[in-house]
Amino acid sequence: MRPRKPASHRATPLQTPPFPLPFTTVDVVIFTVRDDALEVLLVQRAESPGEPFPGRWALPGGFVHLELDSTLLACARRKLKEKTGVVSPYLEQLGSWGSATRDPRGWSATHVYFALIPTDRVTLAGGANSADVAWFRIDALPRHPGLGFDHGEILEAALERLRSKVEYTSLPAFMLCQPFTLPQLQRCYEVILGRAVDKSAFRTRMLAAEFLEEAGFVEGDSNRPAMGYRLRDAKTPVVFPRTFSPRGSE
Amino acid sequence: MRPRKPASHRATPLQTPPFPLPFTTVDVVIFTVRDDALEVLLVQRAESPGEPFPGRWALPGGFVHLELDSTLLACARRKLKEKTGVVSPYLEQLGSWGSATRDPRGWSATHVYFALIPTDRVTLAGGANSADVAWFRIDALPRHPGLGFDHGEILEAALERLRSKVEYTSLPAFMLCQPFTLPQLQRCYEVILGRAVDKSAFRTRMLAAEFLEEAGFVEGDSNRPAMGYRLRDAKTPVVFPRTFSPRGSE
DNA sequence: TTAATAGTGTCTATGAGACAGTATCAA
DNA sequence: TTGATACTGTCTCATAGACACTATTAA
Repeated sequence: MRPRKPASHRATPLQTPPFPLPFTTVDVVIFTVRDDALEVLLVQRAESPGEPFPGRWALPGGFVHLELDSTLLACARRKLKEKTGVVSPYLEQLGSWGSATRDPRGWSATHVYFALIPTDRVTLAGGANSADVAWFRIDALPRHPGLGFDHGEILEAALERLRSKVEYTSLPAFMLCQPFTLPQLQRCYEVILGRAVDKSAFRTRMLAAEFLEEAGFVEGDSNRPAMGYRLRDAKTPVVFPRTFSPRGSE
Repeated sequence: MRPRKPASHRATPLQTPPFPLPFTTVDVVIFTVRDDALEVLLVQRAESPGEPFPGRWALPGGFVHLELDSTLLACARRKLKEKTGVVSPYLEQLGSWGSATRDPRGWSATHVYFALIPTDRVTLAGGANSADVAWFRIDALPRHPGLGFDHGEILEAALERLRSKVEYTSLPAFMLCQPFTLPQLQRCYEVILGRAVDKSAFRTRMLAAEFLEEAGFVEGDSNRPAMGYRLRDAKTPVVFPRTFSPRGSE
């Protein structure tokens, strides 16, 4: 937080700093579950000369706009809305990636967020600089030459974080349209985790966490109607109990 | 990742971008456990005019130096070494904070790392711009007027992350000098968590995780010598098993 | 009636908390 | 011998996986 200037001090706030600054961007990893598959939103980069990675697919994102964005989170929300129209989804910070070489234009640092949204609320919108916007199944991502920048690495980190947190939080509930049924929620867990989950244990666990409220019976994907549920809190995920927890608590 | 320029493209990489950039800094939250207390390293800011928050205590950190630092992580390691002399501790990214108002000098974004180090390896070093460097017990942090910038909030987030991960990882092992004994490690856990932990369960758990290797008996803090242990992997924490895990695995 | 899925009950093994008991050292 | 701490064993209980069972609907 200190400027690297040896002795001379200035009494007024810096306008143009006496040293070079890295580029600052925000990228968003947007996940959804659709047709029993985990999908991520990618944007195809413009073909214009001078643009890095022309024609390649990459995560949606862009430079922080000092006038438009009052915070990094606000910037992420803006990017998300521009691409999907979704206004207030589950949005969490993933981390930041910065180096001299990740962007051919120069030293750059990106602040990465990841968002979970239900598919149906989305209306994809191609922007001025994005030739195309599309959902990609995680198991069928574009190979050769892969994503632009270090976005392949970032997406891997996002996937790891998502799968890790799905093991002990209610995150998948943010990827379904409400009201949803417990079997639908369970399939959502199974799709992300890539393995089957026991029905009985799953139901016990979800209901015990008390983050759902009944919303009447719904005609689900089967003959027999199932109870529909809504989230008590549309923003905050529930953390299921962990190890080391004292017997009495929860 | 796209510059906000409407139609005119440039064939050469940007040197001076046509739009303002935020300041980019890296801060490090350095924790240790000493005398049965969790402590954090703070730096007193210079009193020079023009410096933000003069005389206030703050997290060690500073601007990213595009020539010195090839990556954000390298920058964090540099800050850490400058303040403590420690070269390769446990270092993990915590997150980033950025807004138009957090630094009076202008729009700024900081990338925050947190480090865990054993106290004895440290030789505190006051730098050119840091009047003083000191350890503060977490339960006795400077009040009135509190930390500079938004570092109070950042420290809270670091504490929350630390305490959360201590519940299910071997993180505290990185805060002890090797070889250490299991009772020492247990006290470390208890200090951070702020509650007692059952001895028998603790020992079973630690040894079952197989991240320690015996290093001969050590004269500990008591009459009877205890087995000393070293870390098999000095960098990677062990994650203890979680919920939702299939019976067979681990 | 059948098929299909929703939802429940029961058994069992694991693992952790609680706590008492044993081992080993200094003084 | 005493005291202090290192370490172990045993009991019990909560929970989750496994899986069989019942319930409710459409066709």
